[in-house]
Amino acid sequence: MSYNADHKQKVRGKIVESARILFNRHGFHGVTIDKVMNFAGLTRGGFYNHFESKEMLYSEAVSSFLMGRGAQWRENAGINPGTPMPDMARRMLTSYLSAEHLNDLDGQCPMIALPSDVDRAKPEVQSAYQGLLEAMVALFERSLEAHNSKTRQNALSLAALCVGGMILARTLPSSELAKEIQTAALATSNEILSESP
Amino acid sequence: MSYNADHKQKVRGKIVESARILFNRHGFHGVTIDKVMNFAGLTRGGFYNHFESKEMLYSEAVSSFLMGRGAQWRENAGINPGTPMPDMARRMLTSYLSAEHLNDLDGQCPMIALPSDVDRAKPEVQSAYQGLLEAMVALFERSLEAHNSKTRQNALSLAALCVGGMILARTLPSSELAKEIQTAALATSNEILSESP
DNA sequence: TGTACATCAGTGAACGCGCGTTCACTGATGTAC
DNA sequence: TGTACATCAGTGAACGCGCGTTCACTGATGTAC
Repeated sequence: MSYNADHKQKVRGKIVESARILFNRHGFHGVTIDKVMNFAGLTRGGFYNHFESKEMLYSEAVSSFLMGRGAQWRENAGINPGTPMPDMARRMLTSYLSAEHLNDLDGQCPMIALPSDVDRAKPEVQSAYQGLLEAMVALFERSLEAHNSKTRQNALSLAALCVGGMILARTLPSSELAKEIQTAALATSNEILSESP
Repeated sequence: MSYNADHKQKVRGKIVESARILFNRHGFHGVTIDKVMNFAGLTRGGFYNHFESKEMLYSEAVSSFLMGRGAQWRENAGINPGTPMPDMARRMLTSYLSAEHLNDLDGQCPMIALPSDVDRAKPEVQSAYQGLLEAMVALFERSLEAHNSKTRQNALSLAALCVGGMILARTLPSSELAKEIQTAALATSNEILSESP
């Protein structure tokens, strides 16, 4: 047989990661197969050795975030298995609603970068998106559980505040207003977090 | 001269309204000039008598919401010049974060329907989008002003909760989870509203 | 009131480009012996 | 260890379709007289 076993896996991974970055920057329609392959150091024609279609690549790019770049992101935020439960939510909020996250287009959470693309995409893509949200809500729930009865509602609202605040901040042309929204959302979500004794 | 004075205005308005509806349904890239013109009862070729480009139409469609369909929406929500200031925010929240609004794709606020399209669009489009947000925040501020010192922060956070909650609800394939988010965001935003004495 | 005319909104065919996808081919890799 | 061979990842040209945009033409409208 030609090439050793994991060669194809590695190349495939490189394509997905290139796609994730470019989709984050330019959205689904702003990215071509050609650009993705070039970004990954390959040429157009080979794409269909790895993926069935552009849509399938998109779906993989979205769901790759959680275990790939997102894991690194969580590590930087101090969110890992050793983190005390009550600290997790606050660390998450602080990092998610930060200027760094807002400006890091390449590494940004796809929930911020891609909502209306996903809305009109195939079910696989939407499931990938929902997976990201569920992970975020679960993190909030686990972190809140100890000290709050309205856990579920608060977890969902925190997620909405995080994603909503950042989507708006990213989309607004006025960077002052963007900053203001991001800061306000952070302050309010911290209040929600401390709201119950 | 041919045709009376406001004929062109009327046709133009019809095109913008058709565009607004179709963009809401299918996003910027999912809509063609041909479809817009047919929806308005016209044919492709006439488009450039009225607009410079598809992008310009998009920008007009977004900003048309505030005075057009959005005005009707506010009227239904009981938000008008006669509404007592303190009631405005609550009425806004109740209508914005409602199942009706979630399911009304055609009449939905463009901030929900179009965020990532706008993110990559021309400045005109982004300004139109920002105009919608500013109107919403201003409404919250005016309504809160009487009884809260953290007015600005709360107004911005309420906007983020509204838009974020609805974007997520609209995008998620699970309608149970969608409903849950919409409800949680409504409950939390009402709490923010009543938080100060 | 009626007829000839000028205007320009609207028509629909055509253009041209970009991009997703396909395909015949190449050449690097690992295996057989 | 060295050579012939089979495989298949990767190449790049080509295909075909969709869509934004253009353009020569048509015909409905209102005006002049």
